[in-house]
Amino acid sequence: MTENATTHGDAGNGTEAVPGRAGPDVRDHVDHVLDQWHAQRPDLDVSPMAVIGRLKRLTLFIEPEMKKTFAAHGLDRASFDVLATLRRNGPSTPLTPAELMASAMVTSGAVTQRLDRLQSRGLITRTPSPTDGRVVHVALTEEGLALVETALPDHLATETRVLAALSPAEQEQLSLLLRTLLLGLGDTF
Amino acid sequence: MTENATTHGDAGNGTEAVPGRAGPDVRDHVDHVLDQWHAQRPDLDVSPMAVIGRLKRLTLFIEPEMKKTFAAHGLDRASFDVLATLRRNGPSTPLTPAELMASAMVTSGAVTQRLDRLQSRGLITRTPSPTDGRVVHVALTEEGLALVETALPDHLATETRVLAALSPAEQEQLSLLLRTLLLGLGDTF
DNA sequence: ACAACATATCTCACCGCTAAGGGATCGACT
DNA sequence: AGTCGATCCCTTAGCGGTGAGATATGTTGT
Repeated sequence: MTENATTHGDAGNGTEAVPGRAGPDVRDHVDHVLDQWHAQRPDLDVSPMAVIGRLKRLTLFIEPEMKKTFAAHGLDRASFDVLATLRRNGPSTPLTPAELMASAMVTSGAVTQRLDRLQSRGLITRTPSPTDGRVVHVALTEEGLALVETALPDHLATETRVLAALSPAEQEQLSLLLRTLLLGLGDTF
Repeated sequence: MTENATTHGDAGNGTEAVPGRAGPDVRDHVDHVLDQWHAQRPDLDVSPMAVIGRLKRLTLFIEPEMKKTFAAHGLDRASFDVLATLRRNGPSTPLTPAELMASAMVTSGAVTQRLDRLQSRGLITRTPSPTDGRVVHVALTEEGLALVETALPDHLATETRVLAALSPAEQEQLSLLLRTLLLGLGDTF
């Protein structure tokens, strides 16, 4: 059941069907890690590591790619995240720090810092709520809107490139599996 | 091809077959984000976000769970990572900082810090290589070995729990999809 | 009216990582 | 031998995050 990559039955399929896809004999870092565990602790079922190890490692590969794209527009991951959240919510509809905090899953302190940076660059405005003295309305400025509109296609191109090893159908499959995990962990909207 | 979660055809299947699995009408955070993009920018193909957004978000859910498990053993992610790498490599076979750096995909400065912390707690030893004056051999102490052996089952239990929403076959499927992405990004061993 | 609690934002100390660079050592080539 | 580039490990400054808590405002119940 938890058969791993070392015991692939070679189905004799040509691996040239998808250009750029490695053959079944090529092994990734996690394959090696699993082998080490099997050798050292054959009593343990380390199959969860096949998934979680690759999740972690994949984000380590992806993040620098994103970072490069953002840097080309004078941004970083955190700043783009705020700008994009405001943009997709409706470029003229303000959000509160609390909403941004929930959306990005970071602490309130992190949101404050992000907004400080963006505000000092003139990319967002912070306006006190007229109806609730505790609340602040965060909105995109003209410059902020223009910047996120410019960066967005580049960002999507980077994401597309990172996923290029999977067919559209496989990407959909992957997306659904991840969705099931998220729902299982309580990530309902 | 890039049909998204808003246009599910309800196949009328009972969702009670897998307990704990949410029905198809339940939507996660990324479903909502994709809806917002469709409404704001129907011209853009945001399907890569379905995958990458969920990858990012999943790690945000998983990491605190891991953190709790490690904290219960007086550890953190980074320290456990080093101890586990040494353990699975063979508990008496030393590794160099350069090897730990490649395995963890962090910079040399991060490795130095990690080793400083572990060494000051007596969990590892740093020994100058007898054959190469530049190299240091990092090895587990008795205490380090004992600690990682104790923490490992707990860590695996946490990983298993996080993945519980997927059947073993689905976990295998997910693992292979992630592996294909990693190989596409050059993560060969 | 007032107390008690809840909520929203911000502040501050600390943590782990990156990026850039420094010093030491090794290997290859003249 | 001597030099030059590569490699290894460490140092430092800065960045973005967390966690705890301060402050101000809103809400509820008596």
